[in-house]
Amino acid sequence: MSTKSDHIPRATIERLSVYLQVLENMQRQGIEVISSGPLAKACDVNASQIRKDLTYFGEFGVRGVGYNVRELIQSISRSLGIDHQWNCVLIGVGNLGKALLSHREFGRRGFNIVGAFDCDPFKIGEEFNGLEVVCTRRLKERVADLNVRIGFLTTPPERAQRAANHLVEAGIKGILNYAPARIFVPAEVHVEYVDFFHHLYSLAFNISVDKT
Amino acid sequence: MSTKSDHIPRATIERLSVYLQVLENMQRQGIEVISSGPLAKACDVNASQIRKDLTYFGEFGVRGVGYNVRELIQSISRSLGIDHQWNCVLIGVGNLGKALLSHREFGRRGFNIVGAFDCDPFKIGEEFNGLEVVCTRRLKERVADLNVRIGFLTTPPERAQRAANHLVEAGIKGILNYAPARIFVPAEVHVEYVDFFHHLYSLAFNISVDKT
DNA sequence: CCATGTGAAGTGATTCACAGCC
DNA sequence: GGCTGTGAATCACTTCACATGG
Repeated sequence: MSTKSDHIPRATIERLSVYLQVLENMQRQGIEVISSGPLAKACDVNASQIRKDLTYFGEFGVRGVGYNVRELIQSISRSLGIDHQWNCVLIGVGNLGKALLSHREFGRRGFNIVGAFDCDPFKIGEEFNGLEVVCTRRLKERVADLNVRIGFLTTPPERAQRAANHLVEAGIKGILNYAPARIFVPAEVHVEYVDFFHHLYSLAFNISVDKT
Repeated sequence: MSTKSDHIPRATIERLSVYLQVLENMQRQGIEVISSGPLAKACDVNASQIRKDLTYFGEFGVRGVGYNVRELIQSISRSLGIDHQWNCVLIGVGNLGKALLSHREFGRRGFNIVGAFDCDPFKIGEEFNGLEVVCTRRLKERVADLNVRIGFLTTPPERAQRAANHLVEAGIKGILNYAPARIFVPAEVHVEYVDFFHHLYSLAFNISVDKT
C-alpha cells in the first residue's frame, strides 16, 4: 500500500515507532509544525536519518518549513499499517496472558484481543476483561470468523512451538511471541519476539563494561 | 572485565540474549555439547555470526568438537554481567509498576527490585510483593545504602523526565524506561527503552506490505 | 577429519553535503 | 533563508572462506 521503493530497512520501521511516540507527545504539548532538526534531537537520532526514513514512504514535509505534526502522525500511522483496527487472539492464559488480557492499552491502540485460548480445561470458561477463555480447538473458526491476523503467544516455552503451529494452521499472519523460546513457522508468517530480559541484559552489560 | 578488544556491536549484545535463551532450553533438554551450525539453526542466525559474536569475549569452543552447553551459558552470562545479582529500584507505582513489582521472574533472573518509589501520597505505604511504596524523596539514601545501579521507570510520559532526573541524582547507572517518552540523561547513564507497541507495529507493517 | 576462530570481502545502513523548492 | 529530499561517501555489521588446532 505504502512503499515507494522496494526494500525498507528493519531499523527504519523500528525508528518510526519512536518518531510516532515523540510526535504524539509534541502534539499533546500543542506543537503544530516541526522540522527534522529539533525532531531528531527529541528522538535522539540524526536529522537526515529521519528525512531518509520518511522518504521511503513519501514526501511529507514542506521545504523551508518542516512537517505538520498532525499530518506526520497520520502519515506514519498509515505507513506502519496502524491507521485501522487489528483483531488479535491470545493463546496461553497463564500469568502473563492474563495480564495482557486485562491491559486495556492494546485496544486503545487499535489492537483488539477478540479471543483467548488455552488447552487447560481448568482455565476454559474463566473470564478476563469480558473475554471468556476458550478451548484451542475452536481457534481456527474464531480466526476465520473475525478476520484475525495477529496472535499473541503466551505459553510456557515448551508449548510455544505447538501453539505456534495452531496459530499458523488457523491462518494467522503474524505472531507476537512472549514465550522464551524460538519458534519456526512458514516464511510468510511473521514473528516478533518479546523478551523482558533482553533490555535488562543490555543495561547490565553496558554498566559492567563502564567499570573496566 | 570481559571485553577482549575495544568495540562490541550493539547487535551482538542483543543476540547474546537469544543464544542464552536457546542454550538454556537445550540444557533443559539434556543437550551437553553443541556446535555453531545447529545452534545457529535454533537461533535462526548465521553460524559464523555466532562464532564471531563469541570471540569478542573469548574462545569458548573446542575445534573439531563444539561448545559445552553449560560452560557456554556461564561464559555468556559472565560476558553480559549477569552472573551476579543486581539491585534495582522502581519509580512510578501505577498499573504497570504494580504489575512489574508483583512479577517474580525479575528476582529469579538476578534482578532484585529492592525499592518502590512514588510521589503520590495515596500510594505511599501500599505494599506489593512484600515491598512498601516509599516517597521519592527517600530514593537517594536507598540507592546508596543498597548499592542499586538499575532503575525501572514506570511513570506516565509527562513525569518521565523528572523521574529520570531523580534516578540520575540518586546515582543510578542504568534506566529501564517503560514510559512512552524519550528521556535525557548524562552520557554515562545508560537508558533502554521498553515499548510494548513497537513489536506490534512491526508486525502490522510486515503483514500490510505482504498484501501489496 | 571436523568445527572453531578470523582476516578479507561483501552487504547494508548511516551520515554528509548539497541541489531543489517553498 | 531555511529546510526538505537525495545521491555519494562513509561507517558498521555480516558472511565467506580458509588456516588453525584438537
